[in-house]
Amino acid sequence: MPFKRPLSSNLSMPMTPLEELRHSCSHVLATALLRVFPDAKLDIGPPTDTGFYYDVDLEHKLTTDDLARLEAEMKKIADENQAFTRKEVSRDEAIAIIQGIGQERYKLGRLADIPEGEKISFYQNGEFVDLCAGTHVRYTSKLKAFKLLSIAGAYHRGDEKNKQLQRIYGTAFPSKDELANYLTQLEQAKLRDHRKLGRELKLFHIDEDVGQGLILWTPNGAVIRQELQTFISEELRKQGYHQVFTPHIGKLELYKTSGHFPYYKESQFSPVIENDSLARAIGENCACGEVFARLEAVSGKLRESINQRTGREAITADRVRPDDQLLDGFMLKPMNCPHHIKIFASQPHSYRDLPVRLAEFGTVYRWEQSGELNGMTRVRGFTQDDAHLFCTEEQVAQEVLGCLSLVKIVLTTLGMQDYRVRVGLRDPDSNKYTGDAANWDKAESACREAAKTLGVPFTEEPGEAAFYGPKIDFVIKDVIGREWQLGTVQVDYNLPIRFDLSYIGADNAAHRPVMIHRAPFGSMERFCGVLIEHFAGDFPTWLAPEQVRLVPISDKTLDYARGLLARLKAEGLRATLDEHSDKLGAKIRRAELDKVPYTLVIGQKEAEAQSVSVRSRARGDEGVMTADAYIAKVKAEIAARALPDKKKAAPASP
RNA sequence: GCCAACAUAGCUCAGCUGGUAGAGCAACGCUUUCGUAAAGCGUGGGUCAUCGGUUCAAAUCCGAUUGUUGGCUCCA
Repeated sequence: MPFKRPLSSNLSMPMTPLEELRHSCSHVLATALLRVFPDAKLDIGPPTDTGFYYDVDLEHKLTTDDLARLEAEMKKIADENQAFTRKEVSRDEAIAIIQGIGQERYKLGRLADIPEGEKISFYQNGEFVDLCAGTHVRYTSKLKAFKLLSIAGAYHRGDEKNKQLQRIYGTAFPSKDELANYLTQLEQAKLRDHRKLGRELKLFHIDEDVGQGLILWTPNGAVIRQELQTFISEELRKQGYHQVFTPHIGKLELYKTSGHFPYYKESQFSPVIENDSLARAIGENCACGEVFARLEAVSGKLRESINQRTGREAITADRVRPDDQLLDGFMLKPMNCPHHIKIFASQPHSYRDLPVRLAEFGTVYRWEQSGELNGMTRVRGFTQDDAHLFCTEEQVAQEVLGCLSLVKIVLTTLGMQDYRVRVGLRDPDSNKYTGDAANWDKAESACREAAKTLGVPFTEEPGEAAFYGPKIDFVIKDVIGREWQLGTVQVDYNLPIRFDLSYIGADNAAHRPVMIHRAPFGSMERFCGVLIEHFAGDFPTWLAPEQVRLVPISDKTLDYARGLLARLKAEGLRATLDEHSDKLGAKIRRAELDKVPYTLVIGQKEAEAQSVSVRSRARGDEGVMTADAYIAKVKAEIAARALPDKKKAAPASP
């Protein structure tokens, strides 16, 4: 859950009334916790965007039954109508109070976080005292509508090296109605979860035997992906991109040159070692550790050239091995850039050629932690709608702008208006970045300027940059409020140096191009996952796996329906015919549950008049029209990539 | 990877404290030929995630493994 406030008790901003309410709930939760479990050691309990939590260190493993107990105790505390009182104390007094209540384990550390000179305050309600800057409601009776939701593990201070505490999540609202509203909203949201819809609408499948986080696109999902790819390919042609294809693997040396191996090996699949090389290593009795060391080793020549070009100790001496000790292998590509770079470098370029824009729906593989995998939105193999632009320094700002406008076209066409833009800048305190500071400054300001032109609010986020350059990310929320990064535009001054890229300028001298990485969808998998939730499975006709369902009223009109089906298919429409011997109502119901945009009802009247009775999923019964008129209408709708009309009132629950 | 919960038919789920598996929907067959969200009857389908243990007996208890879910950490 996103939590934007600083976690220290030093809150620079005053709390909103809702945050105050929720934070007060945290304290009441802590009060209840200590009543039920007197040995609980408390950490912190802030409000969040959607509620509140309290982190607690407790021998007893909390269960959902405990949640009910705690909630009942919280209700009692609210009924006791305890007053929240504030007391400011000196640091020594604070230590004494914390020791007095036996909460030294975490609270002393939290106290130490408060800078010298800041006020130190405690809040008390009933018997419970907590180090806290506030603020709070005046009385616990103000807390009328709260609910404990879940228990989760959370590392103390968010550091996986620390002890994992138990976090109790809850939410609270000013009124019972608002709380009930929120809870039904949560239920509603679950109905459009892409994992649920993906199964129901047969869009994708993840199979245990194939592997975690590996998406199998079933026929219906494949249609959506294919339509999206066609759509974006059209836009790319308009904007002067060239389509390329590259393989799924590349030699380790390639990634040693780019710097992605071994520095990011934690998030990569292990290298694939050739049979011969492996046999040789085994023949030399290499232990496992030695095999890995040889895989990671580089030649003196590579080290020298990279270090010279980057002007720093990019590859340290200890990684160098004599050539006969280098073990070669292949990597499943974790990104497409090196392959595209090699295409660019395969021929000389004049400044007149630039920008060179190479695009590919490129599949990449990343070793994500198992706990992070999530349906289509976090996977281990995915296809980026990737492109790399090679341009001059002067063209950077213009090209970044072009990339942003592409992202905007995509999101507008799909009706996705609710997104935020994040400009990722480097963390000034970190040294993980490559490339020199002057170039970084230039790239960062180009991104900032481009983002300003979008007309959408954006935030600058230090530390969010890629290791090779600053970036602009488009972030969209899923149905349960989790944020996912989709489109991205990243400036890169680093890889052109590492790969020694050049072009010939007007001055007849070699110059270094700048690279821009960009992917408007981000990945087809994540984008489709978010898209399923965005449309709740009700795809616009151009994307719908099945666009038209023919529903004959009885077998008597089957022949006409079959002829019509053949015609619709010949017109390029994705149509099917329901040949079940059910009543009309049942066939309509089935088409609605399958979320087919158009159902054509065909009875005697229609067969005689060569017409169809059109039922739109979005707009209901649209009456009878000739088959010709219908075909023209739906083809126009598809060609325009029209969005579905406003939903009619929800039907009786299925 | 960590904490916790969960895993029974294609799907949604029942099966209490151990006595060898059940419903609805879906599928298939027959009857019905129907005008805008569910016609009737019948049939088939499960090594209860996997492996091991306890027991006369395990879907049920215990352990491991795999996977899923919610968080945490991570995301070039």
